[in-house]
Amino acid sequence: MDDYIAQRSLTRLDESLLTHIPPFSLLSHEQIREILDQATVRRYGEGITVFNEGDPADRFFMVLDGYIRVVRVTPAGEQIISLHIPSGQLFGIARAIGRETYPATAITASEAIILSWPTTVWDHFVVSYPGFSSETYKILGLRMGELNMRVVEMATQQVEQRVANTLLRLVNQTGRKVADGIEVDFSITRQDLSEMTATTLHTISRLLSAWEKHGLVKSRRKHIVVSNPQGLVALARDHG
Amino acid sequence: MDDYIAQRSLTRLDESLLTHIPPFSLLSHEQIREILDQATVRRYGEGITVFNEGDPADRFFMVLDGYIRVVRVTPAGEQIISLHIPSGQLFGIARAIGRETYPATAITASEAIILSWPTTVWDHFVVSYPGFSSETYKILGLRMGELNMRVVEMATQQVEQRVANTLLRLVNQTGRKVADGIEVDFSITRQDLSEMTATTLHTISRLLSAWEKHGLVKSRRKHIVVSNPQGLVALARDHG
DNA sequence: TATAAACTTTGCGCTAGCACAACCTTTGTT
DNA sequence: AACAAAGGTTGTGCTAGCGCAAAGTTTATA
Repeated sequence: MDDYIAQRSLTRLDESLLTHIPPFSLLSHEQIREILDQATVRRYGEGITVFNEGDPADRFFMVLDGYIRVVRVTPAGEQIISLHIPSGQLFGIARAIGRETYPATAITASEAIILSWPTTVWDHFVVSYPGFSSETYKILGLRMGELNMRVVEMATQQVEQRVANTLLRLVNQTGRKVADGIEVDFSITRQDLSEMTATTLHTISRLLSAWEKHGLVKSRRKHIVVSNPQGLVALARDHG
Repeated sequence: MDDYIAQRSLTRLDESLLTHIPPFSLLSHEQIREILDQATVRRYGEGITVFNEGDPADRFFMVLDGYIRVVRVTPAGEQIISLHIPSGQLFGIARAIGRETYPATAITASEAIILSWPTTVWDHFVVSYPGFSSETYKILGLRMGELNMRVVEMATQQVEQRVANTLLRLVNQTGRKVADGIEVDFSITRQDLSEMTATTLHTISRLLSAWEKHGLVKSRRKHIVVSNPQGLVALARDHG
């Protein structure tokens, strides 16, 4: 975050940006005004690191537009993708779980607009804004649920089922309707998918080719469209 | 929890039970008194289900003595062990993450003494007892860290390394010093270990046999003693 | 418009570790 | 003391999916 550049908009941020986002939805216009006035906005290109695992957690963030990819790197240098965060969600909330440093690295998965606040205002937010803390912890709960599901899947399912499930989750959570199905809403490579499912890009490539042959998906470079979700669900269920 | 039997002790619970346990350590004697007076105590035998995944989360719990094993069961009936909770920790705190039901099943891994409170007092605890909420979320953060570590391990390590790491973590967190090393402090079968590491009891048996031959561990039925932690650490590091 | 860089496909051989199977040992029960 | 039940060991064959390799395609850069 050495190159962090605060870029408050020349025009003030519009309050309607936050009014429908859960952690803020119970608040008055005045409160949202306060919150926005303390925020820093920044636009990021794709593939930019927002913060690194282990950095002191001196800010917390919210995705206004775009997607964040949360990754961890092993001592051996292997990367694994932990999570994708869609717009409207907070991230980098190490403070909420009593951490002084970020537990993982956050990278933009697409162009993105990110709000951030200094961690020092966290406690103020928690006590002053009703619903902020409970909504935040709900999100934390959802992420724990995802992690748990991931562990169970990796422990019990074959590669093909894991990849099918991951892809389905991806289009459910971040899918965009297109002519011939639902498309993952950000650039995604074979390598990325392999880092989400604990396999190799080669295996992913083979799977996608096979699925395409059976009319389940359509993929081009960095794009994946699920054209037959039903079929994928069947694959994910029926043992192989 | 059909067979749940409230058993408040005849003599009141001693305040010193809680004074040194983090979520309560900042509180006055009066406050701890209040908390204990609202608690229900129960002694469980080994292998007893405290609550099931999906049950309405109408109570939250604390391990006073013994260990809790948190498990999840797949639709196909395979069981995987998510976590072990040692004495002094809260569990079943679905409420903290905005859930109405328990996300996993809790079973005693040893004889255990468990305190519990109705979920309805949760909010009262959070607002009335300083440090309660932050300490609780710290624990949540630690558990998330464990889950993450688990995902990374399963994604990147060989079975032997995973099992070595898991065993090391087990003796670090719940180890008891014995004559010839450090022993896992509760009954643990090959099957259990396999459900923690996503492998089979057969593979675990072979690994333990091999390790015993090399003087790293000593195991009898339901007992595992790590006699050479250094050696295990080396195994866990050096790729195989 | 050539060249490089990033991403993808496909083939082939190998092996970690699983499935299956049989048997052994310890502990609990009648 | 006999039997059952739970837990543990060990052998054998098989295969999912990885490692390695080579080549194709698309996009970015000079």
